[in-house]
Amino acid sequence: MKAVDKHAKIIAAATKVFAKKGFFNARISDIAKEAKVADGTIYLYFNNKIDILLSVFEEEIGAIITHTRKLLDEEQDPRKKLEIFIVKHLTAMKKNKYLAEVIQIELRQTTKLVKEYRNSKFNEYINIIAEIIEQGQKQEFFRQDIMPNLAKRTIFGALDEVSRVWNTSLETHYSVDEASCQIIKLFVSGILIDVESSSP
Amino acid sequence: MKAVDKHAKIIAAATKVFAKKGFFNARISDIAKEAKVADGTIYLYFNNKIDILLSVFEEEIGAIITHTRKLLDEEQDPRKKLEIFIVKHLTAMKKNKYLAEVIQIELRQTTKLVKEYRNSKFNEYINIIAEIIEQGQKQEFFRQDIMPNLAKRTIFGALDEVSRVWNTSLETHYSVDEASCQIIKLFVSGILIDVESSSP
Amino acid sequence: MKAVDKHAKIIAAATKVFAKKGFFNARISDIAKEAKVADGTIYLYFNNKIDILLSVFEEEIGAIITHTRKLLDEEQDPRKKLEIFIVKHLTAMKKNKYLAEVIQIELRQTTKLVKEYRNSKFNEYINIIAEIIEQGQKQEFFRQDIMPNLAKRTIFGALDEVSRVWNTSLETHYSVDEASCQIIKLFVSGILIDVESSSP
Amino acid sequence: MKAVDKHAKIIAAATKVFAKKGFFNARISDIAKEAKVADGTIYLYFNNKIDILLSVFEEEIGAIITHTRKLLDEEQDPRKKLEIFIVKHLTAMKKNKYLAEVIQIELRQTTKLVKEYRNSKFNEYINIIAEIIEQGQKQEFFRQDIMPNLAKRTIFGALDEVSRVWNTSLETHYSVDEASCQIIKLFVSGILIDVESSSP
DNA sequence: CATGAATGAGGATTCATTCAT
DNA sequence: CATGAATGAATCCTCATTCAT
Repeated sequence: MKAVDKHAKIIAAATKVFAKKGFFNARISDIAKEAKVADGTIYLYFNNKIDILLSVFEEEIGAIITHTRKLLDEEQDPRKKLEIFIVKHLTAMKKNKYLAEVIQIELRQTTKLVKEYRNSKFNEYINIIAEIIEQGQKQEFFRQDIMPNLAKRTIFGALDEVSRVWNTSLETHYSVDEASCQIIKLFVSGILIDVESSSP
Repeated sequence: MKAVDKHAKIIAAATKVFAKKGFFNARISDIAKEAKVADGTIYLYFNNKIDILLSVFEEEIGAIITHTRKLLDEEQDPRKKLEIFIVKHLTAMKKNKYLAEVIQIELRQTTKLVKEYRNSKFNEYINIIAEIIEQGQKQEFFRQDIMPNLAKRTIFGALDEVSRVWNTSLETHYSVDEASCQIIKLFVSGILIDVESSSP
Repeated sequence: MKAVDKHAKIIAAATKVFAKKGFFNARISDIAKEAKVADGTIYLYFNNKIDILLSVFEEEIGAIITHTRKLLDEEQDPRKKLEIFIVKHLTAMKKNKYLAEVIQIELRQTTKLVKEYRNSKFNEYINIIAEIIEQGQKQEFFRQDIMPNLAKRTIFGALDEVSRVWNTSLETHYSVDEASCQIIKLFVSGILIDVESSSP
Repeated sequence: MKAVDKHAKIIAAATKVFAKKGFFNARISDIAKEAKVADGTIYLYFNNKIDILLSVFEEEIGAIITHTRKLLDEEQDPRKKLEIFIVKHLTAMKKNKYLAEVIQIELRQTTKLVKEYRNSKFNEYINIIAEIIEQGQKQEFFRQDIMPNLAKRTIFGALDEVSRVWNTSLETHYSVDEASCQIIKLFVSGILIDVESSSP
């Protein structure tokens, strides 16, 4: 087996274990067992436990960013782009629930664990939303009085919380379509400059 | 000192310590020191570490619920009520950043720590949003095609993420007014049945 | 049991265990078992493993220094003082073989473990030899051409190596008297200004 | 490269690494890196880590023994022989500080690591001192009341401690000449039968 | 009720050694 | 012979929890 494969195997195992147990309750031996390697092997590929978490985060988010950008490049209309982002995010989270957990739960712990870490990938990801909004404002599809940096948080937070529920099984489970549709309705109709309503 | 006072002191200390260090990195002795009691004393008021966390959560959220309900009772218009909820939440989170952290971070850990715990208070809290929406739908201010249970997540998630940023100091700090105004715009204009736009 | 007692018990246990196994092969649990305390208890009194070693060293050497100084104060003649030092050192090492091992073996490891550590107690101890020599030179009992700082090393090294053998059981075991007598002969007759031999 | 060369390279590397870090803190990979071979290669030439240490010791001491004996064979007078031994030892230790460390530090650990090991080379080495003394006693240059086996320890211990300081850089650095001269004075004048003083 | 010294289970990490290539 | 990736046993240290005072 190549080094790349083992690295990937550990990442996958860690994603699963962190999601199931949370970072602190996850033992290195859990990850090792899940990845079918020895405990020590993990330290050939990662510096320490937190390094695994950050790697999981960076790599998985990185893959989503790449894929999302490709989808967005095929579309010009910012209104459609926003829809695509929302659908893509929810789809990705529904598909990889382990990842969803890691992003949601561990994202909030990271700050406490490594002060210097800046979540560059995460910022890159949510800035996609800001870019879409800015483009929409330039093309006068979106209201000028919306602040892109606040709106990106609002939208990401909404998506994040909705997909969180998918993992807790405490409530009615909505399909990706349902959820996307609802969230798009809430946001797009709001963010969109309503031409008709402004006319007399 | 009365038992009630000591209980309150420990809750306050725990809120502060959990917020600063996170649940797992917080030591019982940290909380004891902050509360100016002995380590062992804490176990006279709480069963174990997780019990402190849950108590913090329940009591602090409980206080917010009480206060929020009082504010909402003074208002009839569901559109105004939604605004009140949003402003109240952001104000509370800005005022007590420790609490904000605890709600945001620990909320997501809880599931992993105690399987049987159902976050009753948290559910009670976000169900306030659902109630407002349902009322608004009955009174035909809000669209009928919005699902209250999905919308409550969307709105809470948005508020939560926006207030999370206040504690990370990584970005421009918006005032409560700015943030409330923006979020209300995004949601209310979207959720509101736009009478004008539906007219010919 | 008072804290002082437990501290002392751990020091005694550590001395024994370090002597038997050496610092690196000694496990904290060995020391804990020997001291009849829990592993964790050790960390209430010492910061870490190396701290135990340094404490053992400082405290045991400290006691010897105190006792040696008391003995020396009762004597004026530097020739006698040197004898007293030699006898005292060998007696102490024969009595507490564990300590002898720790001084001899660990003294040499310490430098590698803690760069900043300066063995202040050890230096204080061997400087007693230098002081005796200087006094003897002032009173013209000892040769002026002897360098006290080199001689102190020579004498300590000799004593140290001789007492080392007592713990290895590889060779004929000399009594303290025999060894003292021999070493004194070698050194004192050499260091002493031989009045007769300089006379014609 | 021949096997002999690789063996020698590893010995040289191990000497350096053990001296710098001490036996326990030295990693096999450190030695491998220093010797520019793979970790596994070391196990083609040595059984295990302690075997390397013992080999280093035996081989380096062996070389010194050979050289020392050659020097001594060229001299008949035991008084001169003792001087030669002292100068030779200090010169060797000053030249190869790595070796000095290994002899001094590891000599004392060995007993704890391998019970059955008897340090044959080391004993051979210090027995040279005993032989010189015995010869000196036969030829009536040295006092009869000196016990050669105790004196050999005394002299070796003194030399060892003096050369130890050269590696710690904590004190004034004496030259080999200075140190030899001082130690010879201390011992030889003491061990020598003082003809004049015994005459009436 | 309050204390805080003592406990000891638990886990991240290291590194000597092996063995498939 | 040589390699170095992989192994997994071993251990220091932390900290939630207890209980004698």
